[in-house]
Amino acid sequence: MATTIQKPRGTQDVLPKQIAIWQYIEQQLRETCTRFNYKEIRTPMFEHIELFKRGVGDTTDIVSKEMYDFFDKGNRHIALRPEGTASTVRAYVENKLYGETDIQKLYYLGPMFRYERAQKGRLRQFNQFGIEALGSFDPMIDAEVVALAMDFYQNLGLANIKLVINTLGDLESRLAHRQALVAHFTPVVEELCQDCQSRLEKNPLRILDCKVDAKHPSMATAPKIIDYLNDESRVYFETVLATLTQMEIPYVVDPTLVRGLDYYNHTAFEIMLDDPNFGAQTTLCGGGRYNGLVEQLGGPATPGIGFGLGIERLILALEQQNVTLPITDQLDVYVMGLGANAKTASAKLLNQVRQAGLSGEMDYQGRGMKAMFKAANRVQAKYAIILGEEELANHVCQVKNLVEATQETIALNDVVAYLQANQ
RNA sequence: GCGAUUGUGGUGAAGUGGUUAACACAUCUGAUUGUGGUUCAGACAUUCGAGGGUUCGAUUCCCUUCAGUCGCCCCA
Repeated sequence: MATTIQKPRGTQDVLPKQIAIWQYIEQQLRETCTRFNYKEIRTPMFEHIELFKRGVGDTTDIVSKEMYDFFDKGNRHIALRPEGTASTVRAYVENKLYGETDIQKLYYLGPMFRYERAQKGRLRQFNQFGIEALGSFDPMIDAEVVALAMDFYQNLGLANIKLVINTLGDLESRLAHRQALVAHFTPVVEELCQDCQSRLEKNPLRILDCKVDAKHPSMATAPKIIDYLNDESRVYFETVLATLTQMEIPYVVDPTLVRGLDYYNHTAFEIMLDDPNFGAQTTLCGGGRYNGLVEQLGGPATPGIGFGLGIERLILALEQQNVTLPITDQLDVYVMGLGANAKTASAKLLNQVRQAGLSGEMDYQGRGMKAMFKAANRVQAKYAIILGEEELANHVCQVKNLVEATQETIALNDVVAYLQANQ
């Protein structure tokens, strides 16, 4: 036997057994978007690497060390997309979607790529669903974006989820906060971890998010963004929270919540699985506002907000919480032909059944009748049709209800009508 | 990228430096000739992730590599 080839590290095959779950989830996502009036957009899975450097940010982990990039035959520097927002905004700008209407509500669904060490809930190719609302700077739409995610999870029946929210403020607020952070941490910088020492210059906000230094005394007393918000930013955030409250969506404000991508400002949120037995990757969904990103990518000044959520992590969470999805994997009929002539006739009959819109299967392994019944059970067929030489001669067949274990003789010409009447 | 750990048939798993690699489930066949999910009998790994080394001999020892899992980092 030739040596087998394995899938690349951090990738996954979704097998037929699992596919019903995926299709169900995807269908729920699309249905949710329809209700919230978000339209799908499909962008390439690879882009010029520059897009992510400019859009997501050079200093972020995603861009600086997790990019799946290569040079193509035309020597273009290409990267597989690590997230969906940059591509969506690029398409928005490139296709001048801002000219169609003043607000665009978009969603995407597809694989993303990040070159990381794989572990449970973290893959090199994973699937993300995300939405982007472009063109509105209204706290109601921040609430709507959060509400869509929560609505989706709740409809699936996923319990034990926690919405964590924070504001990063606008540019002015962030600058004031940043200065305060630098002033606060500079005296103790030597005591912080290596990463935080470099964060102090590049992005001091991220120090707050550091797990290594979480217990350092300077953390508790660190300046909080809330104290540095200007009036506009504060009122905006308060309105977002008030709207969520009106919508009866519970949330927890976490002043230390900092998202990893450079483009965020104002509202930032995560939805996490609130279960201590779940493993290290508890973030199911993350998002926030990114006013300024559209400009940064060459478009007109346009506010935006969105989120991304991971399908693989969602499935893990559903399994962990023992959520059963309403998925049925049944077949309408299993046709059994006995003898050469009847076998041929059964193929014809099966084809008629299928053309009539019913699902069906037959045996292609030369099995005996007993084995065919077992096969029929395995595919969860509702009916078995037995067609032997004798029935064939009389233009009839036996239709057996496998659930009730009842059986009737039906004329071949009436089989389809009989099955349709007994769905 | 770093650290730890694991890798035996379709699946879950025992096991040992040496003539036949347990067991269970699944699958297939049969238990008189055309009827299922129970029971019983039988079949099913020239092979122990891959490559190399030590040895008279390795699935068991060593090295390399690939992959999984967990932790760090980060995030979906």
